[in-house]
Amino acid sequence: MFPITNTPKFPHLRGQKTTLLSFLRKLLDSGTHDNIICWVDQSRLHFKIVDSDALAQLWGAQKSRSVPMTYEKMERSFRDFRHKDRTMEQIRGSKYEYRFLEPSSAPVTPHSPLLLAPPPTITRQFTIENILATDASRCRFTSNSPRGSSLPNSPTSSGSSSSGSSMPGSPTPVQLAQQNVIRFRVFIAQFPILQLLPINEQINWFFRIGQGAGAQNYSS
DNA sequence: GACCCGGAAGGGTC
DNA sequence: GGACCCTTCCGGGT
Repeated sequence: MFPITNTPKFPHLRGQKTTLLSFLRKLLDSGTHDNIICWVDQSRLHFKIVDSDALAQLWGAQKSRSVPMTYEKMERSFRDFRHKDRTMEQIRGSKYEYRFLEPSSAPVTPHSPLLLAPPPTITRQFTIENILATDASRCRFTSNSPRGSSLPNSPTSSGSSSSGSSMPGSPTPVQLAQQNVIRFRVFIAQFPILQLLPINEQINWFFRIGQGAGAQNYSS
């Protein structure tokens, strides 16, 4: 899904396979999974894992593992990143908050190997990024309870959950967006092959095929 | 006992 | 075959 574009440390991996670090960076930079992982302070490369289980599931899906990935196993890699590779550090006192330690990444520049993903979108097209963008602000202000994710983890619970502010009657645009995100995740889980496509293509297929699942295209 | 940590071995990919 | 990046298991410490 997210091929490495460049990395001086592992040049042989360039454009070939996704490492866990680049996977995390792509998730963060794309902003498409702010309900799972999000920036706390992007300028300091400080990020927060909102839904550890969902993140592990995403990573497992990324690697197409038959055995389900767990956060515990993924965290084992994090420990190596922190202590052996020194590519990230844990924020003291916060189990789910980390910071990337890239020597050349103090300022976020396009030259940084893992920062080649496009910056947050400026043009507001109808993409899963923009759907989630309406939900992104919550991430910045969540408490220290990562499990308090605003979205249900289980795809089977789609559609029945609200954003926390109980709103009787018709769903708000934010709630619709959340429902679409859930449906998108379920859809992608059903068609893992689509994960090989760029995110915009995944979304195209989602609204092309996923209409039957109740996806609601409400641009603007 | 739960949680965190790190060592070690092994698998997959190039 | 070797290097790299995990993945998995397990034992030790708190």
